[in-house]
Amino acid sequence: MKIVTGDAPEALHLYRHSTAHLLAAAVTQLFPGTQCGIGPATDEGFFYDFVVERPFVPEDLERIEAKMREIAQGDFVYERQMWPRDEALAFFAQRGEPLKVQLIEEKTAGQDTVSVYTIKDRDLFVDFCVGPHVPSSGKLKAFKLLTTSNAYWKGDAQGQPMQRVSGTAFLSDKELQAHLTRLEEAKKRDHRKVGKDLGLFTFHPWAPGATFWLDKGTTLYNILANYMREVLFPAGYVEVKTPLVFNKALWETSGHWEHYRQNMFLIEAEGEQMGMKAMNCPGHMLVFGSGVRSYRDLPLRLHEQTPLHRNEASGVLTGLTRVRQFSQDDAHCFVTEDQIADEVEQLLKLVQRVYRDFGLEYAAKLSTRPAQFLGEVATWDHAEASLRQALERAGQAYTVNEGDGAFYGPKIDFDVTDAIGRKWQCATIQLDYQLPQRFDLHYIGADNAQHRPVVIHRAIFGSFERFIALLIENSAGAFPLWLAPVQARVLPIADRHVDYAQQVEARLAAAGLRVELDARQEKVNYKIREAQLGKIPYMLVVGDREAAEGQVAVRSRAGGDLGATPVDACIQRLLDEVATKGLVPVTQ
RNA sequence: GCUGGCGUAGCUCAGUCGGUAGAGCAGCUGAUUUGUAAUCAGCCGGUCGGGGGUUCGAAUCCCUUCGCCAGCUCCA
Repeated sequence: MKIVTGDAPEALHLYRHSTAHLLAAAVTQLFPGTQCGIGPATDEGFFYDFVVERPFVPEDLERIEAKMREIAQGDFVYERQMWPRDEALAFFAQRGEPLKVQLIEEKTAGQDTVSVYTIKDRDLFVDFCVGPHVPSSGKLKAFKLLTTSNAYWKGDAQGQPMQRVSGTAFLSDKELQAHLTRLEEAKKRDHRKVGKDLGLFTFHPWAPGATFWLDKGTTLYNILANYMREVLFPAGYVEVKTPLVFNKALWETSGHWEHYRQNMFLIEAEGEQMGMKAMNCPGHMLVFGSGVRSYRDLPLRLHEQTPLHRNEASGVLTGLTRVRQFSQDDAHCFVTEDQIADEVEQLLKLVQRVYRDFGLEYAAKLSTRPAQFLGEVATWDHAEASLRQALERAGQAYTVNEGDGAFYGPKIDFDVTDAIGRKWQCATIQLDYQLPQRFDLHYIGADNAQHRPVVIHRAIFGSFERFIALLIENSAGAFPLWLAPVQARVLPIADRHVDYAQQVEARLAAAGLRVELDARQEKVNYKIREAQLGKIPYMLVVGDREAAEGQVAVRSRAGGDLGATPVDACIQRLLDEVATKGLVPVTQ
């Protein structure tokens, strides 16, 4: 037995796990006949899945939480007991807990005894569990139930539907309150809210999952699109545009007709089945095959930003992070086997550079050969070794997801975290040996013979939509100057200053800055407030003094009143900040 | 797609037991000419998401449908 103290790293996990047991105890007390599934601790808290007669409603949460507090206050002993396996199986079977019986059968095959945890001996709750747990329920104080939702037994959508109750718990009430406050703060940074408030984009019920980019959002989007071109062209990429709608024959060749059709928008035209493209790769295979390719042409890097459509299930659509129409900063690099490691290393460095420019944190993970795979084991081993080598050389920290690769090749994915802690895959680097084969692609080698290229599917932003969502949530809409849709707003104090303000506006615009004029008859306080709420980086106040001196009074969103400066100096300052991408922490 | 919740003016929201739909902000008009986070007044604005039903009468109750939100499954 080991004593885990409050400052041990596993303490929080233990505490949450024990709170999950407390939750299950409360639910089984309040709703007799409830079957328990599993109830683990998570990164953010804990949950427990139940089979209940009717789904939980929000009012149930209050009752359950009240019951949990009651049991906690009773300070009942959590005790680990080793039961003979037969006895445990009989116990849970008799209790009407077939899911627990199933778990015990699966997880303790060949054992004589199984570990169970009780609360107040068998009076309140018994769970099949190895623990560890708190010594008694009185230790549990700082917890809160947050949501109920639907889940499936063992995550199988065809399987037993269950009700999941989720909550969070901390070692102290102070930490719990801090966490709840963080969640509230995160709501204010939600890209759906910020995007609406700042006039970046909108949606309409007649095009669910498809973004209407408003003018300011389009500006931002175009900055990203052009930024990516500026990054990729020097790295040897060329840009192409391929069709949005293809004959079924293409999708049959690529294999998507068989495996992905249910997620595609299908169209019929003159008796022919057509499919809107859900990815660019098949089209790029045709581009590669459109001419004779020499080994001297490799790597051939085809970049494309045109829109894709995926008919995602309605229930998964979420703001900009999960949509039906989106564009990737997609590219396919056609390489020889020997070029894989170098190409991936170059890619990793591009990813690092881009995420640094945008000030986003990410986590890389390498996914290796899955159980179901195509091709030779030796090829896979070489590919995985190439990826590891590239990761090492690029100095990229990563974790490994064994067996999580695509059936056609291993991959490296990059996750970025949103305002409420959800992780979204953005950048991805995927090796593919299959598609070039399906399209019978080849290049002429130095030996004058035909060889099969390897293709690397890769995206750095991932999709513009998702990337912008994460950019918004990480900056709260207070974009650095180079990304701000409106970089400066000129604020004349009175009508007599409007002429001068227009001159200032024109000079900034001529210098290539995105500038607006607020010539309304409002007090300057009011104009500043609106510009500030609009997250505009610079406010240029002009009144009698500035007009007389050829100056502007500069106010920065982050730093407040910076004093008067000549217009040219102001322009230069802004241009410098744009050029350096303001690589300082983004503040509000 | 599944389970639950939600849908009232451009935005944020109120609307009791079923009894003639409200506020603030925004917008418009007028006054005000303003120096670093909200000047004042007036006015305009809603088939209460859509459709159907119950009722003398529905924002309110029921059915259905669409959308949104949380989670699940699936994915960039």
